[in-house]
Amino acid sequence: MGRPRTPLLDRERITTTALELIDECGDFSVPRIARRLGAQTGSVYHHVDGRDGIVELLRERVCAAIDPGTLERTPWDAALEAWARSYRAAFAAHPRTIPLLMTSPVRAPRVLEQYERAVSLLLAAGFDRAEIMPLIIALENLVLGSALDLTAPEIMWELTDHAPTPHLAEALAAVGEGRADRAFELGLTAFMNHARALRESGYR
Amino acid sequence: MGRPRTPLLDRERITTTALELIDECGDFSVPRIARRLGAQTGSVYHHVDGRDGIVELLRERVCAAIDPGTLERTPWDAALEAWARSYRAAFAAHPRTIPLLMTSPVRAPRVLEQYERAVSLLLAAGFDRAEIMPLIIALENLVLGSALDLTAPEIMWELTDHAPTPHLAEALAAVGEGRADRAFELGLTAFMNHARALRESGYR
DNA sequence: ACCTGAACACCGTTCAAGT
DNA sequence: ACCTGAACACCGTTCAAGT
Repeated sequence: MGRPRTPLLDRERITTTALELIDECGDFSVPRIARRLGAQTGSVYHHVDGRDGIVELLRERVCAAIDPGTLERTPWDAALEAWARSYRAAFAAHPRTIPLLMTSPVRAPRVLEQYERAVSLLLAAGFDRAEIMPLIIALENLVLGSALDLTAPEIMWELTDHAPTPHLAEALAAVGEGRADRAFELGLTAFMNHARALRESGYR
Repeated sequence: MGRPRTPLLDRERITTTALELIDECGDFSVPRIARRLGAQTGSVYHHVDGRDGIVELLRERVCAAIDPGTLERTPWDAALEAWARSYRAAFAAHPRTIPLLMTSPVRAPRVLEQYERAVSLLLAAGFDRAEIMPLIIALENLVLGSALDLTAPEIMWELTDHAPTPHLAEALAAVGEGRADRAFELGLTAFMNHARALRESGYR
């Protein structure tokens, strides 16, 4: 009992285990993290600021895969599009984290930094101050929404004979695999075209 | 004890109470619903198919506010845009239901019917079968994503002095109230323009 | 410093028993 | 038919106590 010679727990291992549990089961719990790491539930609280603290660590972990270099590219629209793709790829690797992250505010400094850079990019590109957040929020909705679609390959709509939906069934069959990817590409194209048009009109 | 002369519980009251709890606290629990209705926790299970059943009732309740008549309008793009606005208004009234609904498949027949109609509309408008679901999914992401933004007025990003983000703070201040509404309008305009362009190019 | 072990209030779910 | 009351396995969180 008491303290082991080599620590059982640390923030790194706790985050990794939480992410594993989410990828496998869609959720995590403090007791299950502790069990996987061979420790008691209470011990986790010595390393982490409760369940919410773990959620914020997860945000940092997943967002660490976003390539910050994308935002340095030129021109601005190439940078924004590359950022969106990198952003989406990061969450596509762990789509089931999204519902967990969407209900709590972004605190993680490294993630806030990314937004800061994105805002700076659009300011430098000449966008009006008041339209920058709507742009970033719309892009973020697109990215996270379409990444979330990756979680339930074909089970977003549970078609039954009880409610006949022939056209819906047909449309689902016609798009097949990669439904979520196509929705992302479509949304991204629409967004980028509109962003470019917005900027042009602002120069008039 | 035993059975009261006038029933304490029914699906309607259970759904209403769950929705009240979500609007107030962001979540619901079976015991809390029971307590508000003056019944025991176990009694709820005689009317409803567990917690998941309540979630599906919530989906039906919130979606009932979507005007199905919008999809009958002409031309097709006016119908789709009106549907999107009605869809968003329904969820804007109860934005905190969104995280709850996003992780479970749509089973409610009345909701499936809405999708069936939307697919039919786009088929009739001449869209290719394979691009209809991407269109609907992209629109849905836009609607739900921007409705979810309504939950946390200004607390989506928790800016601290620890991580200085002057441009982000400036952009947030510049957009002010109605941030989520602006992101929706921007996204919707982008989406509708792209949908029209897609259809035109398909006719070539 | 790091962990245990027990406690607390809270979940979702089931089910015999009552009227 | 409708509800109670008790049970079960599971949460998140705290904290004295141990080494």
